Amino acid sequence: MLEEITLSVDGKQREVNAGTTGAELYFDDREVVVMHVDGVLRDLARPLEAGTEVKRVTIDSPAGLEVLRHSTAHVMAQAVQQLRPDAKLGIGPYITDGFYFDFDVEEPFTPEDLKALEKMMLKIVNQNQKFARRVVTEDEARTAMANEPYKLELLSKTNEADEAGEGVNVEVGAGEITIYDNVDRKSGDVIWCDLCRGPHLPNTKLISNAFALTRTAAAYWLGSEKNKQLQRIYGTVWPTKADLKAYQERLAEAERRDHRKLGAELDLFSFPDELGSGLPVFHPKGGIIRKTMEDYSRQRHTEAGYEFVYTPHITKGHLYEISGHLDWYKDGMFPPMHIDETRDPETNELLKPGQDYYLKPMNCPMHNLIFRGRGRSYRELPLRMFEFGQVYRYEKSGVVHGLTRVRGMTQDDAHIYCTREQMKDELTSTLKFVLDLLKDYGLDDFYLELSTKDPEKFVGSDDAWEEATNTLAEVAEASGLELVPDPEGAAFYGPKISVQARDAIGRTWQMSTIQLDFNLPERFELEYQAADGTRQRPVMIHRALFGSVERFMGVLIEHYAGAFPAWLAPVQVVGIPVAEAFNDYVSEVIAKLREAGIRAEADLGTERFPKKIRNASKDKIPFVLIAGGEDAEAGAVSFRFRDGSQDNGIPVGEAVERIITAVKNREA
RNA sequence: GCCUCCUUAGCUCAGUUGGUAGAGCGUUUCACUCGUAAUGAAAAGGUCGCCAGUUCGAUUCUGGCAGGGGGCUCCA
Repeated sequence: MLEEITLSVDGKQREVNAGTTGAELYFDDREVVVMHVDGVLRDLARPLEAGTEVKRVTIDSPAGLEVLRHSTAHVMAQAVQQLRPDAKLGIGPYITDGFYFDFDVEEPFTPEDLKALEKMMLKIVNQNQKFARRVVTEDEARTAMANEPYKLELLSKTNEADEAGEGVNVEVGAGEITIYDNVDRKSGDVIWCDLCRGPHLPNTKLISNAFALTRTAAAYWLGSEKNKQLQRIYGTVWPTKADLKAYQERLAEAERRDHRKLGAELDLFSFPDELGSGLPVFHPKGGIIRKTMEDYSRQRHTEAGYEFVYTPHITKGHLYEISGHLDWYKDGMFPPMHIDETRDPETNELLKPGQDYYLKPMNCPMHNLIFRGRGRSYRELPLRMFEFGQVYRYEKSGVVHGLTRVRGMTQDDAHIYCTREQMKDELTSTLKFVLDLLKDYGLDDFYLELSTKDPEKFVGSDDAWEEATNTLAEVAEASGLELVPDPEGAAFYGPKISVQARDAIGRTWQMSTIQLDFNLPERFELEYQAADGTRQRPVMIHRALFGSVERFMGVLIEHYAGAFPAWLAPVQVVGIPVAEAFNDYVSEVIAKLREAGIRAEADLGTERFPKKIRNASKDKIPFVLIAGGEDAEAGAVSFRFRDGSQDNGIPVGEAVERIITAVKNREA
């Protein structure tokens, strides 16, 4: 007679025989691939214990997908070691939308290898191998992994697994050491095994054929530049082929929106080789977008009480010694220009020492000099200085990327000097200002990130950091937006809130940052005279809304897929006559629009009418105005919108008004 | 910076097992005068990224450099 135990199964109390496994419990429920036991993800093969709370996990749930992806990584590693017996295993965790596995191999993988591996994986999947968990002692694990030097290294790190990061944790876990065997269904032989925390799917068959190996790359062992680089293979896997297709379509959509591609197609900007990596030039059409973005930003900053300043692109190095940037970020700065040194032409003796000038990597120290330029009164605070400041950063060659990571960029940078008492209100209104303005540019789905002190990289007292961090946290929470912590993500001088925006296809971009800084005012000895006559140190708020104008434009291009709202579109209206006979009529309409300040062009070329429509469509023109005999007689035009819809016979005066209104109201 | 792949006309891409190259789009010209995503014809346009080496001969092979893609690390 078997002993019975009581469990909570998906919220209901049930009696089962002692030793019942999840697989037996969910025998009739084919969708269940793994289970939560008291909130911990477990293999279905694990026997259940009395009093625990068991919940079903299906393959299409978030946890189920993680397990599917991790199990597929194992299948891939098995295939790799069949194809390349020399391959030593690194780690192989699940990631967003897929998985990867690192290998130490003599020769990097080729695209042909990936194809061969996919075939081998499908074979393994169809063999329906069993994933079997086995608890081992450290010695047993060492024996099993004798040929896997990286796994042995992980075993010696077991105790520090938590510190070594998520990847390591997935491999070895905390507490007991487990190995997962891939077992042949017929013979019961162990075909392959890996040191792994699990859990896994019960068998490989559940993986089906909705997977693909996507790319190869190099990655440092344990993520450290100091370690050897391993070869990484990325893959993706989904519960069904349709899910895989949908994912691939999402990638294709992202590729269609790529700002680098659209930037060339729409003639917005380029990166001439002659200038150097990461140094863009804006063509006339990109220039209009950029100017419109900047003009509107200036207008709003004026309204919000900012004052405009201008500072030079280069400076003597001493400025960045005061600020501390040369201590912390020298590697990220262009090397200095050494000038004004004089030597004796004969003896080469140094007659006059030179000076080191640097391209500026940031504007704040210069703004501080303006603040310090004369005595300041509490009556002037908050003092808000704004500048479209061009800065230059020596980004490593491998990280430069389109407009989103450049070496020369324009920050919409402002520094607000205020008292401690004003700090919280000022932060609150700044955050509101930032969010409102982002909305005007068409981004309206946000969350916030709070970056806190990096214990390795900071200046200033713990008290100041704590106060700054708490204030920022309060302001962020009061905004009502979702707040995600970013431990150790702060700059050396103070904590920050960053605004993350989701674009039209759901990707998130870090946009604006608001940083609180008690340290630079100290280093620059900034002071104001308070009402009681004492000298006080102001608090400094750094904030950038676009981050960089270049990057923000890149994000907007991707967000709008190049189809900018009328107020930002380089060409807002194209007039197309149905036939040459109506050229004059269309020209008159376009002239009226231009008088009203609309960027309008008449297409009077020799192309045929349908071709002109096609061209305007490809150029993503917001409003196409068409006119032929009927329209001319009626003193009207026909609207053709970007989506192909149409509004015919609109009187010219009304059409002009409609366009002006749409631009003025920044309609989408 | 590291690993890996790539660079042929303004753009997208063929091609040459080493004998200096081709298409489509775009551009120019001519003809057509046309109501909603490509009218036809002709022409122009290339030091095959740059510099070396091997070779009788290099766009092709080798090396270096530059620029780019995908990752890693980094991102004040």
